[in-house]
Amino acid sequence: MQATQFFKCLSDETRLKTILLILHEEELCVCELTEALKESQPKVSRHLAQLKNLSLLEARRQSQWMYYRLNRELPEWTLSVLETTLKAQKDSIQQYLDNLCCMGDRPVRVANCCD
Amino acid sequence: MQATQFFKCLSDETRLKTILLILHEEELCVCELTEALKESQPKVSRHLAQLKNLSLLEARRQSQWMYYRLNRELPEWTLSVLETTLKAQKDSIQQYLDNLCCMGDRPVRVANCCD
DNA sequence: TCTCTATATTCGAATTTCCATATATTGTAT
DNA sequence: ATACAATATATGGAAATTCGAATATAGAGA
Repeated sequence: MQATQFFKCLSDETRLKTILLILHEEELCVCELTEALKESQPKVSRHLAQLKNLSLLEARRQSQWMYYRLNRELPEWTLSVLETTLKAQKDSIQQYLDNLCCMGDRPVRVANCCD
Repeated sequence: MQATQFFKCLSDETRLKTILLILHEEELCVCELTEALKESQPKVSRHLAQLKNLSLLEARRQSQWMYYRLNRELPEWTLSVLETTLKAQKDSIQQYLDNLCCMGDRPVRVANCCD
């Protein structure tokens, strides 16, 4: 992946929040992201597809849910950029993490709330 | 500056190269960048103006030359991202550094070639 | 099978980005 | 003042991006 493509992924609010939330939570499904971000399902799904096509994310299906996580083969430097960004943006994504916490009926697999 | 805006700056080839070259060389003028990147002067100038408007770069005039450098008040995390990127992209910008080296008639102020 | 839920995709419109070309501005030197 | 060099800006159009709305698909369970 080209560096410019990588940065383009991070240049959209929805995508950046999505990536940072996934980085923080390790793995999230579409409905969790939809709820956390308070965005429409097609919008979230479209951006996820884009991030997957560019190999930023990988996906697995578990019954009816699609779980997305960072591609485990991401180059070291991109991971480093993401982690630096997460640290710097922690405050501004906190509200979305809160939305996640308050979400009822989360698919069972999920990690403990507010860990 | 918003994180997404910052990343949008890095999502265009011309702008990314420009920023990395400036980070590497500390300070460059428009004609040096035009020569290093082999791009048209208006194109380079337009992107520089954009980067300056968003406070990524600062500029000073020295007689007829405009010198651009990183804004010295950039937040720590953005600097960190830029440096990580420069390290990872060193190979791909080497050719532009070479162009700089070969350039005749560089404005006098410039640092030593290939330092 | 049918239904429900979760997710993905398509389509068209609005917006934004990017560029080439032409032109304007600014500073230096004569 | 005039000319030239360096830089900046304006214009118009092509291409890319983004979105909402509608629709399609896939899996679970009755």
